[in-house]
Amino acid sequence: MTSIGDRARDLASQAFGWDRLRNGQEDAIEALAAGRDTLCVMPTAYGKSGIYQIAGMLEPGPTVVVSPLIALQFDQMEGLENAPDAPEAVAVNSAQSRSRNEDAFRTLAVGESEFVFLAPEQLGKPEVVDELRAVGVSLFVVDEAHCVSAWGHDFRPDYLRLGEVIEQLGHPTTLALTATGAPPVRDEIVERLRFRDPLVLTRGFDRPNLRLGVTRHESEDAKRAAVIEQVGAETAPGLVYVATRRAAEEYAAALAKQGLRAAAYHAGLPAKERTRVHEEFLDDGLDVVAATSAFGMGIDKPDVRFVVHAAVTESLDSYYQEIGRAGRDGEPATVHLHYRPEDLGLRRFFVARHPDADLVRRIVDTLRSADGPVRNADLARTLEESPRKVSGLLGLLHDAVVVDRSGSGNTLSPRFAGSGDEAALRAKEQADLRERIDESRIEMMRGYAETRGCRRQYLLGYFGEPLDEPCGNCDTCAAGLSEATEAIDGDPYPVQTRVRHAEWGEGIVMSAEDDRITVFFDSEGYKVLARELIAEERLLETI
DNA sequence: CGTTGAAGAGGTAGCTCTTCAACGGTGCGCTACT
Repeated sequence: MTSIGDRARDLASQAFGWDRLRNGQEDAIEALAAGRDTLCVMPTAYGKSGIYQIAGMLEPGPTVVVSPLIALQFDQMEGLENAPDAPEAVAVNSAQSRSRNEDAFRTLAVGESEFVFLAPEQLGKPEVVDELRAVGVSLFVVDEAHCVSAWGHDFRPDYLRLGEVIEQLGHPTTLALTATGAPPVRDEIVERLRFRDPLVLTRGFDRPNLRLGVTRHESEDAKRAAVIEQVGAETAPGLVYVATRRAAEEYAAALAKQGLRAAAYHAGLPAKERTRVHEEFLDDGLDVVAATSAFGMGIDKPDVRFVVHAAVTESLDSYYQEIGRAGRDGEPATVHLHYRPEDLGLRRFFVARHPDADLVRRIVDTLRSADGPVRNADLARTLEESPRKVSGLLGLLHDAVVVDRSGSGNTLSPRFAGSGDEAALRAKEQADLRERIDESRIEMMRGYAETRGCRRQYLLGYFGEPLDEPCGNCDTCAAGLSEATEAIDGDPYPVQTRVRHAEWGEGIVMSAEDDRITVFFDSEGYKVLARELIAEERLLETI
């Protein structure tokens, strides 16, 4: 009898032409073959796609791959087509004709195709779930799984419904893949996708070839001048990340004026222009792209020599993802943040939430008087509101235990017997909770920008992968500011300890330094606590 | 929450200063019209 590992290695060489599998890939494939739900947090170049490609082929029955961008779906299909002997892959999305989508389900049903790629919005449609249930999905994959946490709460609520979809499909073995995610993000992915007996595999957050640095600026003008000066001096190609579409255009224009081959990229540009910039950057036709966060997913260019941020991101998770596009070839690359505390304000604006209380009351009234489950789209039509707004609120009301959701639609939760006003209050509390957590993530970003210690130690600590010594390859190390943190003997609050705070409730220790610890509280998000105060005031008890 | 730009105020020519409203990111899918 051949082991799973042997079969996996055979498939890797025959179907894909790979001469070996990495240990993280093998561990994941073996866990999946044993039916265990698995989350892989691994760097982009690690070969995450290989995990589901091989695991999918090991099991009879098709593999569903949820992918956030249609462009990414086509990239993945192309990758499979170019492999020596990989099975057929199809996609279901709005960029294809209806007949092509129908054909995709047909080939899955008769076993002509193994893989089907689609966005979470497709899985929001009961008829699509019915088709998939009929073909007997054996492996369910969520690619770029950080989107569950990053986008699910407002921007793309269908991400938060994937767990229900998985249940409707009879809970096939589920795999989530991402390159970024601090422990709370991982916990949320596992919880939202309703993993059973989850296995979480993380591999190497550290990217030692990236030279980390931060420059603080007083004025917006000084910051802009410094960004342009730095980019002019760095080795191309590289990226400048900005906070607004307008800034993307302005930086691109200013850099072009300096003689650089520069272009702007943001979601407001025509699709044709976006494709052109993307392709030209990959083909070495551009020195620098000034972009909003729209630029990135699916950009796998090995020789990006710098990623300069002209503004902070809303979390270190996003920051890590964006800087991760530098130096994938392993050669030295520059990663620099131009920081103004004022820039945190825009991020706060984006996380502020104000649920429409009147609409909440109307949703509750409508659901209460309905005969049975009401679908999102029907509810939006009845209430004459945008489907997006309604489904966003439904997500909030679901988390607030007011609404239950199933494949057939929304109903009032049996655990909720209150009035519309009560529901509005609960929605507000739920939104406030989310806002507190998001704001605490912004504060962690501030912490990175303002730390006087080693940047890499701060960054890796955030991702739960502490570095014992200062890295020697960041600005604070170079300036001789960072000092080795001494391991504390008998630390009462080591990393991963569950604690309770009188005011903030329960949380988990995320990182421990000699004078302070960082705790992620379930209802407050990240908090940094001074050890001295913890001891004096007896703030924390371990549980 | 902070930036930006237009409009108004002051005081008498084109300027500075103040005030205030508007605006700010990420993609899917669908529909109507070419």
